[in-house]
Amino acid sequence: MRHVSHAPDPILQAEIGRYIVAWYRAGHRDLPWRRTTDPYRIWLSEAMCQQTRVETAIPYYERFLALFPTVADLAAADLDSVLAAWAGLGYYSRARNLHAAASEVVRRHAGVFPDTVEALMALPGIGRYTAGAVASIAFGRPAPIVDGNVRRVLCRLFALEGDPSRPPLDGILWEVAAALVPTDAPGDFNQGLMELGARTCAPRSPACGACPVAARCGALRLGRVAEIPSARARPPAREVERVGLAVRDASGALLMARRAPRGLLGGLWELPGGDLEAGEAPPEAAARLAEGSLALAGGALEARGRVEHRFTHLRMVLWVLEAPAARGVAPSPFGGYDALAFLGPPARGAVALSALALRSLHLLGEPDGHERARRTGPP
DNA sequence: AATTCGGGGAT
DNA sequence: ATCCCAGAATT
Repeated sequence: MRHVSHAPDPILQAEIGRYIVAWYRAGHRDLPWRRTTDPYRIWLSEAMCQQTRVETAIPYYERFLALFPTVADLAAADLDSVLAAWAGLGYYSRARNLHAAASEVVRRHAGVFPDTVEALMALPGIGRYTAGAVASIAFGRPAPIVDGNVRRVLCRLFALEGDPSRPPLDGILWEVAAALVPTDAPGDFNQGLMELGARTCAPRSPACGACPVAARCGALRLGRVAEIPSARARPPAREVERVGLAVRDASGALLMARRAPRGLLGGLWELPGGDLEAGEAPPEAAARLAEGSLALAGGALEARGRVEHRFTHLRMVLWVLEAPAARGVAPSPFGGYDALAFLGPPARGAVALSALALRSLHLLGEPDGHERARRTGPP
């Protein structure tokens, strides 16, 4: 039920804009990308922050810029090194698209970043949100943005009911955001909306007493702050079961496989393996892959344990089995892989390993393996 | 319009 | 355990 008028009157719009900008300028988090207007850096920060907490992204941002200081450096890098710098952040299509977009900026835009929403959205990985963020923050254009924070703030401010991440409310929010963004300070306004959502208008127990627009907040007036916005509907996580094979060369280096550069964990390296087929037990699947895909000579595989990993949309169980010897390993990739190589810990440090792969390495006692998440950011 | 993409921190 | 995070691409 959306009986509230969606377009606030112009006077109220201007008032809200001024309050948000003034509140933002009076004090905000000192984030590294707020010390620059370099569109490359703004773009990188926006890509890293997609579906990712700001605090998580910061160390990756610093390390990534140290490795690839300019868009030309990024375009010239190979995808393995870009993904290695991204490893642990998740949603790896962001890194693949970032790399592809850098090439386009260099090749098609002569290394100069496009400065309009339309041109920005033509680059891979840049959607409506990121285009608006770069256009407003780096170039001062009055483009609206709607992210998770803005959705929550605007839904509460105008008491909009429904699922804000889906039509029709999704479109309404873009209209409201476009009506609100001021022409004189679009970057500070947009960042102020996000800052407000992150620090004050929090999902649970918001600090309405510290909110600059609390006096205008429809949800607060109606006593429905806790109910607005409604939770996003999520399908139940599906179950996936895989086996991974530990195969060593004479030096003890593990055979690693690189997943094809699309889909789940695309471009990342892991223990070679595959999904269980219907009705198949882990040892059977491991034997099938060892003898068929890897052409390993006989010898029983030894179970080394299992690693369980939860993604947002799936729950994966990985059974790890070790081959006693590495005789007759096929050099050619199989299944969904596009490369195979024996990599010891030093070589693995130069490529991208998923959190799941790191946990499987930990299971094998490898020094670069991890039981849980790193707390200190990338290596 | 609905799914598919990671991973972790807060509650 | 559940929610959600400075979303975008694909189907």
